[in-house]
Amino acid sequence: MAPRDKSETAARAAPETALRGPTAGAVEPGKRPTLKTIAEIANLGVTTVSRALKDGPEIGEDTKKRVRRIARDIGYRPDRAGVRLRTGKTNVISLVLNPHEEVMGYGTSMIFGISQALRDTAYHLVVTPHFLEGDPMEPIRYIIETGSADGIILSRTRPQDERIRYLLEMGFPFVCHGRSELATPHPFHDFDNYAFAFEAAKRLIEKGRRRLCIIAPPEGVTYHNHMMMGFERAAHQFGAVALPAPSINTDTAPEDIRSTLRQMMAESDPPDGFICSGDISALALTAGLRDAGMTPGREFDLVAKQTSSALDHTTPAIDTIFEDLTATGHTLASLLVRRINDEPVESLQTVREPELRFRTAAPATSAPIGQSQDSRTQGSQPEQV
Amino acid sequence: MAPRDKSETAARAAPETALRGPTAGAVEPGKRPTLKTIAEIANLGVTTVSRALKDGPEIGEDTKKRVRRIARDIGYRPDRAGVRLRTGKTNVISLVLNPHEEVMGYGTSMIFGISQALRDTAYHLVVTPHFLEGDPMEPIRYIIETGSADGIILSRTRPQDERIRYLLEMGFPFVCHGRSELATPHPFHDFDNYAFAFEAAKRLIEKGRRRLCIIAPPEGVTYHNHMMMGFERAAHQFGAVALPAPSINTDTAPEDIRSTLRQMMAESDPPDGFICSGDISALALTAGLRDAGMTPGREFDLVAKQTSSALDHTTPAIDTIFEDLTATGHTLASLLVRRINDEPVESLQTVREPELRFRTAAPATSAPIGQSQDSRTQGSQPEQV
DNA sequence: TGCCTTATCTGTAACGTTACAGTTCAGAAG
DNA sequence: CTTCTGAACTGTAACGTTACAGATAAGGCA
Repeated sequence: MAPRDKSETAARAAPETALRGPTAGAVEPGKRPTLKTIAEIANLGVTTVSRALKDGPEIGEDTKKRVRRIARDIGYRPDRAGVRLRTGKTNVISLVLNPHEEVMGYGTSMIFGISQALRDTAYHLVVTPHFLEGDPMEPIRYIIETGSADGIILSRTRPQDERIRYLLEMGFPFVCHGRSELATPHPFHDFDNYAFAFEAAKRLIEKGRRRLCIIAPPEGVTYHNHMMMGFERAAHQFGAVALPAPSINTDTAPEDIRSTLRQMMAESDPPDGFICSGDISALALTAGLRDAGMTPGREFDLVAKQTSSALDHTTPAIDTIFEDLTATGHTLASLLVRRINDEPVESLQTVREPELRFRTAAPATSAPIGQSQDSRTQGSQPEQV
Repeated sequence: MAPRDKSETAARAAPETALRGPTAGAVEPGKRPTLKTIAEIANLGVTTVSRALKDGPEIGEDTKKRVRRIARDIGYRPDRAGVRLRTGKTNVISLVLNPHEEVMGYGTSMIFGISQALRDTAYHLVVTPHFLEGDPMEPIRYIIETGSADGIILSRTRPQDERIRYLLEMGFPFVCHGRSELATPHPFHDFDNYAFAFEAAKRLIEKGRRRLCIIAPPEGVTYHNHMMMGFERAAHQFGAVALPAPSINTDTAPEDIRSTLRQMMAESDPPDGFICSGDISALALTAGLRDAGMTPGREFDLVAKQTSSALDHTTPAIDTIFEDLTATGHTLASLLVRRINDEPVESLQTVREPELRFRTAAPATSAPIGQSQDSRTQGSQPEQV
């Protein structure tokens, strides 16, 4: 080992002239500064520098200050590959996107929320889509097997979700947008789709509609069940008819939703109130009814779930209930980071309440309906989770 | 060096029982297989295995086959951190998203296209948004300074784009969605916004509209200029009035677009034909005109740029021109990968043609308009690039 | 004086990969 | 028989980081 000069003046190597730009003080001009660069400037061992920047207890206060100062001056940034190789920590969050989510801003809104939450952490966001024809397990297995992330954000959660089961078994951190019905608790953030459907149905009934129909997410995802429960509960409680949903859901191609609804209205006793859980679906639905000569607010009413601004400017205005996907993304990312930091799962399960945006005229018939005063309480608790 | 058994039977260590699952043949049970794992099984040096998997010329054909077989059997996946540390290659593409792109499916559609193109490459997609209040250069500098990607996808390109200048100076691979006016050629993929505006204006004029107004992207981005040129060229060529655009653009909040248009229609000599380059903006525009008592197809006509399915189901149907953002994402990613592989820049500059989706009734007045036969040719060449 | 403790700092090894500079050996050339 | 050549393989070192097991010096204590 070559002995190093330990005198006080050695610290002079760190330039006092501030504001020369982040890379100005680097020892080798073209190269990125590393711990070694700092060590040489500070006349310290690489290990000491590493520990100092980590605020380790075995390093003197003065040394820490000096090292931090130099690191800042020369614009040191830890090399992710080095850290990852040594520690296994990737500092990556993986968002697994389903192909259905291509529609509208789902992904983008979520991504901005996630990015905001990760903004001043070391995490990068990697988007890992899986494709229609592929196995939903494939991206999950890939991430686990290659160790390419520290945590996963899932959506389109199912009651018995194979992905969740696998990740739980592996002890791998993840968070779901949506709930499962698995026995083992796990982190999630969910929109209260029970309350959404309940409030939507209630609104329609208050406006005098009695034959209600819902376009829900496809069977299989958990929130389909929640939404149907809220829908049927309100219909039952307030004395309306919950009509069997036709063979369409929010994944159905908009053209098919439109034509199906046109046909439906030609049959006897068609619905007069609709609930729709997707922006584009709601536009297609309205178009189908217009094809059949019907206008919202006249022959029928509609309450739609809104996640973008596409429904803000229909004429006539329609009632919507807003799900804030940007906030959802933010929450999901925060929960996941907390899960990675080993916070107890029980504190990582949250539900987002719907924001009512009722924009149509007040109900013409303000006839009192059933015992609605306890609806919010029940709406928020579709089940024990 | 410990001598190793070089006999033929050593290869037997690779299990003949296929289909035992990817990780079944690993030597150490819980650990990820590495080159060392393969080397031990194959009785070879780690270097040899590395070269064999890279199809290096100094390795025998039989050895290569054997190594590949073992790698497949035990489910070997190169460790990205190791490769990255040693070679500097990150195998990461970074998509820099602007906050304006939160609106609608811009990001999501692009992301799916990009993912498709990267699907069977080693590249991962990292999304790096920058936030409204921040410097647009910040995410770029971060990526360069930390070496966290092999290439960057930019959007909202400006004529004198500082980001491009910087990346060119650094020699860092990137591709733009949109063109710049910088002297140094660089890879891009752009939608032909000149042709879009030209065709849209032509359509409106063919339908008898003479007072045209456009809601374009904000000044500053290059495609604002392209679009305005196409718009004004068509108006001039076919004898219509290109009205000064009010102080709104596609970034304006939809509510403001709506109220501005309502007011505008109350003034004397209002426009009777509109071009709108955003989905949501078009909905807000239509709403504003409806507020003023006007119906599309009657008091005015509209041609909108469509990038989602939100405009598919308006009633009455409106004319749109489609920009396929998923295909755009695919193209951008392909171009970027080719740029990273050092293909000449000249072959990495492409323009996507608009897809006309005119859905309204044929023009009532089929009066012949100016010399329209050369419009396509001119439309595709807004400038020398 | 010697020994122990504490505070502070240190080098070595390892993570998985690949560039590079060998090494080995069979067979051809002299 | 020796020497050379080339094919096929090998070990070593390095990328930047951190866990771990020292090392050093100052001071306390007997």
